[in-house]
Amino acid sequence: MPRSKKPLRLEVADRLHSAAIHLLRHARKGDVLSGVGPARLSALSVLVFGGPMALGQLAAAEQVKAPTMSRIVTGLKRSGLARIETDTKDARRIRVTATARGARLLQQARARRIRLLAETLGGLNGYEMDTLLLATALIDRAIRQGAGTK
Amino acid sequence: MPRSKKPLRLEVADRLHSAAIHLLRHARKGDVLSGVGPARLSALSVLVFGGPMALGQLAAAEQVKAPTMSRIVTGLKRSGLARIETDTKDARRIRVTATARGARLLQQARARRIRLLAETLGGLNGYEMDTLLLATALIDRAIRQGAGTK
DNA sequence: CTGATTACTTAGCACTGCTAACGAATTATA
DNA sequence: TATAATTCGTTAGCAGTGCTAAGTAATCAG
Repeated sequence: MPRSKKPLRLEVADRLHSAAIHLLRHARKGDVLSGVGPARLSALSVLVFGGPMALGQLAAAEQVKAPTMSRIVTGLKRSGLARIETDTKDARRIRVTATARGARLLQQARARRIRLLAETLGGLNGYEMDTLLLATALIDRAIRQGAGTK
Repeated sequence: MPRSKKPLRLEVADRLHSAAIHLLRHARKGDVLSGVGPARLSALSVLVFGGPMALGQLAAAEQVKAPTMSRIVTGLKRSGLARIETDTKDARRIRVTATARGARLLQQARARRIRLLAETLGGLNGYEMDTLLLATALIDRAIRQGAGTK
């Protein structure tokens, strides 16, 4: 006997959606202090941890369209958080790289977020933290798989 | 022995943040079909399940400032998804109510989201679904508690 | 060389968040 | 009671983020 009540996908979908919305609204309070919007922060994170890449790649990683990423990258460049070079092999492509300043700012944003979450998630024990970590892995995996389905 | 490696809050914070961003970007693909934006859909959900309430209440529930909620409600009203009446006790207050059409649209959006998630979360087993459900509960609880900290 | 494809940008729209400033109604106080 | 302070909501204006459509430049296929 697996469990008393099978959690309906509808239920999970709804709650997950709602929780994500409210979590981000909450996290924004900390992120705005960096002066960088969430989309830029997220793209910068991909650059810092994933290394330099083309705009199209970055757009795919962030699940947004090219024009959207084009504007995000423009913003990062204008703020001195990323640098743009033209690809030596293919002149159509650009190579987006996080600057040292960008990497530094990202670390500060992370530090700020942890301080905010220290208050927010303060009441959770180790087991519960593990649960959250596992949940994020499940979400990421599901999305990556479902992403190809288009 | 609890676990081999204590999950750092920084780790949890980062991954949770990233997962939330990507989940919402993914869910948006389904929600746009309703022709209603995410903030309106979320507010509508609060109205449908929480019953009629004042604008300030709704703003607090959605963790948004009054002017933002004012515009969201205007949009819902213009789409015929919510109705506005003036409070009989206090003429400054307004009473926002989901219309039958609003409730219907919300249910359709939920149905659409489950279909999308059925593909996305399709590979997860019951235990994993339980984990996600538990995670949302933890997030909601943490945010509700942390919200008062302002 | 010509035409199709690919990569990115530009233009323009909609939605969503904010602060500042305002009006109207209520409550507190002199 | 009259006036001041507070509360509730709206309007105006800014910034950020998502999209599609359309344009430019480079590459590839024939």
